[in-house]
Amino acid sequence: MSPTTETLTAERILEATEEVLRRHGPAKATVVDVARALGVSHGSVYRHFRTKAELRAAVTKRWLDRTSRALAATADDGERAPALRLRDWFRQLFEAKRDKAGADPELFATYSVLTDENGEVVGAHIAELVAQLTRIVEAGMASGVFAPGDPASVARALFRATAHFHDPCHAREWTRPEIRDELDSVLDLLLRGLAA
Amino acid sequence: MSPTTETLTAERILEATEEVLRRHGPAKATVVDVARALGVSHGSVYRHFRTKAELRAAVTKRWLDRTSRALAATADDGERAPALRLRDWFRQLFEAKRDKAGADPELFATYSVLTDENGEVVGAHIAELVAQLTRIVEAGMASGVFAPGDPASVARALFRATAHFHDPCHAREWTRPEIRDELDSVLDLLLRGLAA
DNA sequence: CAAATGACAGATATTGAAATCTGTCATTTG
DNA sequence: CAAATGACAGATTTCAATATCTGTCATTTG
Repeated sequence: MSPTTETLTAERILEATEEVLRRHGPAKATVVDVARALGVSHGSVYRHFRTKAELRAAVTKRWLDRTSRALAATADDGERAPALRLRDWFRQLFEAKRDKAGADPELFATYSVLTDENGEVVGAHIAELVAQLTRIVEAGMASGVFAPGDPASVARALFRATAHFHDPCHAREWTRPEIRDELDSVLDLLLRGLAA
Repeated sequence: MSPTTETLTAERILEATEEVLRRHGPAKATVVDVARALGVSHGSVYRHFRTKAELRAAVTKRWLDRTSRALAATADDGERAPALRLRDWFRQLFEAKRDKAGADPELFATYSVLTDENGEVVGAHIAELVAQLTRIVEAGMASGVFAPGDPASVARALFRATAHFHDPCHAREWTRPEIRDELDSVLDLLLRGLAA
């Protein structure tokens, strides 16, 4: 039952892959490295993931899912007013991204490369985030505090309008001290636009 | 007075540099190429631009200035209502970018590399665009159709909220057919938020 | 017999020597 | 004498040989 004799599972391979990516970076992380880290032959890794691309996509999905899960709690907190939930949800999303980018820039760069090469996985992640937003917008429209409309397309507009504060291609901007105020300005404008 | 005997000016060097960048791309365009295109020695180019980086920055500025100049006409058209001007200004900005990206993707990629390496020039360009927006917002607030506030910070919020539709890092999205509707959704929300 | 191995072919990455480029400046040109 | 040149040193890029990696599969292992 020691780690080295544990059976080889997809989960263990994903953990090892994350570690190898963290250590070597996205350009130098090889399947052979992952196998070496696990003490198995690289052929065994290919029993669980058909290609290196599939393995990297799975790691990317795992990483993105961690963020979605944390946000779902805020999105679905029926106790709080939709306007407050919306503001907090965007702040939480922004802070999560900014902190990751700031705390370990190399790791963030690694995941930026991974997201760039896995458009499908990122698309599903964005769809999930917009679905969470849609639930908040629906609640607001149902209770009459938001103007009526199509919740899904409003949710999408909200997500687009805040791209500057969550899309990794804007990460360089996130260290500017005024950025927090700018997010609040944008949210003020959007929430005014949303109000009934 | 034939082109080859004309005196060597900064302007002629910039034209030749654009042409070399168009032909060879940003990675392979050299100062020697530019000199060759002009039929002079590369030493002569260095009489007008201290470094290759300065030359590339000047080309970048020229390119960005062409966009600013086209938009200024819309921004300062006092005949039209601020809300209409604002909507048109953003549509014009979006269409200019999307058309450039679509018509000649290689050239667009070239200029994306140039803007990435010339943060200062891009910063000045963005400041100019936000200044144009500020003038529209001021007009709207002065006439009472926009809610009162600080025009400059509202203008900045508008620019941030539309990043998805003008920042080159989102260029891949601009070929999706729904993008035009998404821009309109965002502008609807923002204009509602702006209204008095 | 399911899981793991490792040799293999073709694709990709690394490396170091050679070629080219950047930026300077003493000299030439008109 | 202002403008242009071209040789030069050091930095960067190219290119081809070499090494490593990816993905497969016949064979081995527990």
